[in-house]
Amino acid sequence: MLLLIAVTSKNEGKQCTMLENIFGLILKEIRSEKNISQEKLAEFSNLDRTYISLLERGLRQPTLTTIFKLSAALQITPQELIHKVYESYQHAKK
Amino acid sequence: MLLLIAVTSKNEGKQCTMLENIFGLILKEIRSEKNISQEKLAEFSNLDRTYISLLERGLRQPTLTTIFKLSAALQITPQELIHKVYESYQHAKK
DNA sequence: AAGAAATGCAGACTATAGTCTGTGGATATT
DNA sequence: AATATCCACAGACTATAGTCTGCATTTCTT
Repeated sequence: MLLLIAVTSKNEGKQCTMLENIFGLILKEIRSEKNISQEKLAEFSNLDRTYISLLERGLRQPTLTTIFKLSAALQITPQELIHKVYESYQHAKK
Repeated sequence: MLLLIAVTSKNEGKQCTMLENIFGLILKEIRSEKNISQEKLAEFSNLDRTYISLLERGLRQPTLTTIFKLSAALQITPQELIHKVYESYQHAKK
């Protein structure tokens, strides 16, 4: 399990939320465990490669459809993905 | 459990996806079970009342943040919410 | 060390999420 | 029946998700 560092990054004055960061970290973690590149994940999920990068860096957050696409590509259920995010989020809120 | 009818509704030529519809139906179901109005749900989740309506009719889909807000307001975990959506989605795909 | 692969980044763009206002129809309450 | 509550709907708007291109930097492989 990742050591969570609550990093706040800046994007043109827009402050990323903790949730977006956590989602990104979890996404990157799972992708790495599956040993696939962002490019492969993008291909499998039918999303743009650079968007995967944006997600992992917490600069974007996914919609429902994107969550379903990503989890399918990672071969986990969307609830598993969200559960991991939720757990980290609850932990980080303490 | 709702009897799922795969209804495709139109919005200015934009076709709603099955997933958006299913999310909307599940959201409405849970809200009704909790016996609260759209207005109350909107208030508890800090979202716009008309947007709750749009979601329930499948005319919009939520982002991650919105999923977390809604589930908190409904007093369920986000993974529980997504799980229900996933189950219905898998069922409807057959 | 060189080359290939992977990823970050900026900029511009399209598509759509989310808000707000006003109005009217449907349903519930009195 | 009258009134209150609930919700759909249209229209306009702001904010942001997601795409695409080009290029730089980093990481990995040989």
